[in-house]
Amino acid sequence: MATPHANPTDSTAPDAHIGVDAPLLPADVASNAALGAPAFSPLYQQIKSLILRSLQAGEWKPGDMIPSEFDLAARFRVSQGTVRKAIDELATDNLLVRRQGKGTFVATHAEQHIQYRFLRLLPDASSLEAQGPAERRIIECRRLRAPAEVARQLDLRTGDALFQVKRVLAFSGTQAILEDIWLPGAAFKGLTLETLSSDKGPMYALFEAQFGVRMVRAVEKLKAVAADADAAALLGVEVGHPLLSVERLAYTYNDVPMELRRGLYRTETRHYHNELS
Amino acid sequence: MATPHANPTDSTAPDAHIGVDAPLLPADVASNAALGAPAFSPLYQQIKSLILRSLQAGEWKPGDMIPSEFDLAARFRVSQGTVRKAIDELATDNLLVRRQGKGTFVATHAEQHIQYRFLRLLPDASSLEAQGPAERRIIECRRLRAPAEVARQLDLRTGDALFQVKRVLAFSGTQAILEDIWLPGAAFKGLTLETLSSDKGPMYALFEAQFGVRMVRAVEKLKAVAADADAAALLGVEVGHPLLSVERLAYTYNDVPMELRRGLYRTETRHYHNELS
DNA sequence: CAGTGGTCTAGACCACACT
DNA sequence: GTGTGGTCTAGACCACTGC
Repeated sequence: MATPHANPTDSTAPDAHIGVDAPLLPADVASNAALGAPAFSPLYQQIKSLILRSLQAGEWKPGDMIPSEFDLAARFRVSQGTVRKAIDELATDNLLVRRQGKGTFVATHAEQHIQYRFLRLLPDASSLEAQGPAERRIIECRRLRAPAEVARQLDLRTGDALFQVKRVLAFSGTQAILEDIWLPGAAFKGLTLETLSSDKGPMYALFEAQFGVRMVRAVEKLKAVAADADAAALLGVEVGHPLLSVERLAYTYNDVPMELRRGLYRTETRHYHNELS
Repeated sequence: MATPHANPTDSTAPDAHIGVDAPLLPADVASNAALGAPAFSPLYQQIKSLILRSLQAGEWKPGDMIPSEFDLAARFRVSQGTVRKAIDELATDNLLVRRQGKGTFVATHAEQHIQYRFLRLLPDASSLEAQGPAERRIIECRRLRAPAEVARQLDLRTGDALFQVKRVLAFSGTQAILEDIWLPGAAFKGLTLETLSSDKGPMYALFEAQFGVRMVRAVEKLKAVAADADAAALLGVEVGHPLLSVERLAYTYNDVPMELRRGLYRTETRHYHNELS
């Protein structure tokens, strides 16, 4: 047995099963140990990794329904409860979404009626005033070679191909956000200003559809800064005006960084919302 | 049965139990329904509420070990698995802390070696440079009557008694944070500048020890603002300098607001760290 | 050693959604 | 009705902690 945990073939079980359907681990799971990983982990963690691997490999795409817990249990030769626990964790990580009566689905940035899942800027007036969809204007989209600092954060080498996108978001006619976005050239081959401009949904939904890149988590660093001439002009404020600087590093599956983004937010009538616990 | 869920006394069970130890719900749980709450909830949610009630009532204090899962299961007349699921959720909410082999404990802001659990300001240099403990200087601690806006956020009436505390935090000799804190007078009776000044640990740990008030979650609103004369003087920056404004509303058990806090952070060499998922 | 949380299984039944 | 996730139980055994 690959794990040190209980296993129902133990002869001490009061209602001993015949050995026939003994839940031996399948090759997939056993290879986990054979792969040179000396660390034993609980079965459900191994199942979690296997599901993650399928997500990563694109076996199930964003929005797809994955097999039922029962099917997965059969496939991995474990009990439904074990699969359930694996899926539970993937669901709390927002990689999967459970819908009672329907099935379990791969999370997606599209068709989530909360338009921008990673955007935390909300109107101050609390806040049934649903801020209408942002108006977006792409300012430029160009190729360049990675500067050292950007390369470091994206796990690339200095000089590697990169896309840079610059855009402004506005709410009800007033500019609110100026963003600079850096993307690895290899993963986003063929990105153009036209593609970006013609798209209507969230940018991360486009990344899923066009490039098969799904952003699953991100880390942000916030600072208060003074607007420089460039930012002031694009956001319609005077030079020196306080802006909220939001530097975001976004990751795909398995903690691979795939986007660096620097936003400058106007916060006169909006705020960055955060919940602590 | 108070819930519409399965129950092992069903006669169809292959190894039918005698009715004697039928897991009927205890008075506590049953009263949940009798209390006029028409909404049925899963058993483990009811157990969760009961545990929460005990926490709130102070039956187990911060740092205490609560009864074992087995004991609680017996007390509530449910299976260990159901108690386990209730505790699982309370643990992910950071109300309880599980320690294998030892027990389950009430979470506390004291003796958590992560000194300030709600403070997200980190040094930019990433960041084994453990920023030494903050130097704290209380500027004032006074009683006042609640202005309308503060009263609204703290669920008080305008004019109710309030404490206001003003302090400055510094790291390695440089002022970094200016905070204004408002606390309901009723819950913090006897708070003095001396108490606050002589304390060494996190303020929230003092609140637990002195006033039995445990902060469990908080909501923050961030903006970029320009330093006014007062803030500039206390933080050692020039007027107009960009500062990160952090307005925090902190809650005890059951979503009762107990503190309003407005911080102004200098972010030249530090940043507010946030993780999205 | 005993006591605690952690993992795993097997099986029953409920609630929900679609057909 | 059928199939899905959601709840609940009972019991076994493992892993860690401290006496």
